Amino acid sequence: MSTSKYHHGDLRQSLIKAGGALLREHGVAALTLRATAREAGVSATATYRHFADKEALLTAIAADGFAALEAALRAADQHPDDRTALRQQGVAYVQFAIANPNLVRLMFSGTIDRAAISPTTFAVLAERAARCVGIENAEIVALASWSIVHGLATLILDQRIKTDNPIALAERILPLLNINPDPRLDG
Amino acid sequence: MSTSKYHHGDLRQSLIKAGGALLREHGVAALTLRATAREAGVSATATYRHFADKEALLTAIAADGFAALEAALRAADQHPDDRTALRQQGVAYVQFAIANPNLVRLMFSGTIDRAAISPTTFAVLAERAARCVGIENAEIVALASWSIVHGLATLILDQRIKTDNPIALAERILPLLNINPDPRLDG
DNA sequence: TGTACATCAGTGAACGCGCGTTCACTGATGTAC
DNA sequence: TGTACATCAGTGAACGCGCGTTCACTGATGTAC
Repeated sequence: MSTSKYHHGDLRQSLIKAGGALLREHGVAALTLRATAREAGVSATATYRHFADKEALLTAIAADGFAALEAALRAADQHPDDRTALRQQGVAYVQFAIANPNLVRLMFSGTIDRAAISPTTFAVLAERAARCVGIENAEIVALASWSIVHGLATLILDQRIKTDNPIALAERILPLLNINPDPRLDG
Repeated sequence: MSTSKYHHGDLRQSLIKAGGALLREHGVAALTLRATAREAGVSATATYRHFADKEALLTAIAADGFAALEAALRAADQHPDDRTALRQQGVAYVQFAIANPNLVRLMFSGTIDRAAISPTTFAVLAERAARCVGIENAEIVALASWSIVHGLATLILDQRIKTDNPIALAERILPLLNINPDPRLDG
């Protein structure tokens, strides 16, 4: 918050938050540069002091989302048993998507410059997977975990999968993934 | 194709195809009502003879996509071994998404009226799952299969997962899912 | 401590753009007699 | 078979809209001396 209207202090961050709020509450169509500036209480052109163009603003909002997702995964990655910790990450992933459907849609919309996104978000998952199955199977198990959890989350938030308890559903589905040192089930 | 410019014959279908082509080649931002009419060689207003508004056109294009996906799943669902057939469906799902990234993005964009979409697309998957694990476990296994395959497909097409051989990756990942009559792995 | 001045971070008017949609219309077609 | 006429399926001009972005600007701040 600023006392004077000039020299806001952290307008960049305010714009990211304002845009995130618009996105969450009114969907991606409402996330315009002008509306974001309006929401932040500032002229539209002030945005250009902090972002090259609209795309840069969207990328920053998505990056903020990835940071939040990473924090959620880390917070969930706490159980002494590796496989339980991995599954809790999966549940947290679904929970995050349910709580922030429009943000997740933006994050994975394919319009975001991937180079601008920290690659550390999914390292949390990959590291725990490595502890479960050993380094030689880590990659494939991490990809499988990520896929099942991402698919479940997005199908639920598009209402393709209908459930009144997404968490319980995730907890039932995740154990179907074979997370063992030798993850081959049938030839 | 029509000989006269009036009474096109099947403008509705032509518009769906034209819109699909725009979507495939230039992305969802290029899929406007006006551009679709232009692509079909017709005035923008002619569209309103066949669709109530732009949203109805998009829904029809998505529905066409779901029908194509269903056909692809059915074509892949051919092996005498149920679990192999199920996995081949999974591979086909990934393949379809890689081949039609923008179409799949539209289909699962959350802006499409779900009521207008045939619910039979995923029945193909659910039926085969039932043959694999019995009716009592069919639902959970179908949801798990759908999730892993949908997640893998969308993560690949958003380039979050990078691979030069999506099919091979799908074939390595799918066996990690436990498709057995009693699908509990660990308690 | 005061002052001059460069720089920083905002303003507000204006622009062109393509969009979805409406409107009154007209040419083509099908049908009853 | 011809003709009158209703209906169907297109046209093209026009609309208002909000958008992203540009421009010249001005008020606030930091700093050298």
